Amino acid sequence: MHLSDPALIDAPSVLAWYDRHARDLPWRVAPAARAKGEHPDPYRVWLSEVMLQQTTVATVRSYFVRFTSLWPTVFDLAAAPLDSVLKEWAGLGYYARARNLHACAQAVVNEHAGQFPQTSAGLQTLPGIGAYTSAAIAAICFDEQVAVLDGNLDRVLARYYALDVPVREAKEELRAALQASVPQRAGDFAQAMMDLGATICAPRAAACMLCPIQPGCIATRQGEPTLYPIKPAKAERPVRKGHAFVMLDAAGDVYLQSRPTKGLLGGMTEVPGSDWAAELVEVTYPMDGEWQHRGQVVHIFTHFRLELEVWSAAVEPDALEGGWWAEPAALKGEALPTLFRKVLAAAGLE
DNA sequence: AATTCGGGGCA
DNA sequence: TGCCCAGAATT
Repeated sequence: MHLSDPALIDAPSVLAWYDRHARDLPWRVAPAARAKGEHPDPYRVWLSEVMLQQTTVATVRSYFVRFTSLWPTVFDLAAAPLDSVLKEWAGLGYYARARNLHACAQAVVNEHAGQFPQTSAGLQTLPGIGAYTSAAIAAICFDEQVAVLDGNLDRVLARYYALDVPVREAKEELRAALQASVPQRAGDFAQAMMDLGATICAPRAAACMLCPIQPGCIATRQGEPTLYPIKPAKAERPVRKGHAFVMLDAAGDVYLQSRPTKGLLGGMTEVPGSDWAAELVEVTYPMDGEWQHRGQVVHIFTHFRLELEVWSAAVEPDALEGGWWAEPAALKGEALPTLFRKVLAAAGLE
């Protein structure tokens, strides 16, 4: 046990702060409107929560507007081809989310008559909806009195309780402590606590003088809240190296292909390339041609650093199979992750 | 319980 | 540069 008799969070103070300082977000119903009985659209809340998994509000905003413009309801999204969803998701990262998003939309339409389940337990049975997202949707849309614990809350609670171990080792204790504090206005409370973490109890700086729960915060009382949360030792990031091949036909079109549906950048579009390994393999061109070295692209993934040598050549297209030729002007609409947009840029395209 | 999944913003 | 972000699925 790392928390002995954890003090409750003063929910009324948190809600009073939220009533005055709630951020204006495209998927949010403001607390005043919520008090008048206006309910958030579960489809929009779900879509926003999936996009926000490990992704900042600033990045999500434009994607959210685009998605809801193209697909205003869960029926529209479920009816859309997966390809078009992947194309619109391109650049947002964690592409398994896009596949699960589409699968979830179809499950809601086909197995739940287009209505999202109204409990966290029911929501969590759907693809791409885990402990956090199920609780968030249930609280925000249906005011289920459930603890909504995200990365912001990890930090806020670690400071509030001066947690002396990494959060991972006390996750369920923090959840129980938060659960005990959840008020009737569960949705507003959840969003308030996340806003508080994002704007006041920030990672590098804590504006404790503005914080509605400062009176109960142990880390503040100790004097240095940013000492928490305690960080686990970090593993170093390995390097992988490889080659990428940009092939152009006589018309100047580019050869593209699809990646396998599972694993890194699953189902997304790429240009052909070598395997990626710790040591750079000798280059083996996929076709005959006047190959030119166009430089190196460096791309940082969560768990490794990738260095790709970019080659380009004009080729005879006949012998290629499995992919397709794309006009340079049409590259913007392809399901190209950022890595391969960098590769194409290095070859003089995009 | 630990690892595998992207990418951008910020100090 | 390193850290963090409204985490989930897989192993």
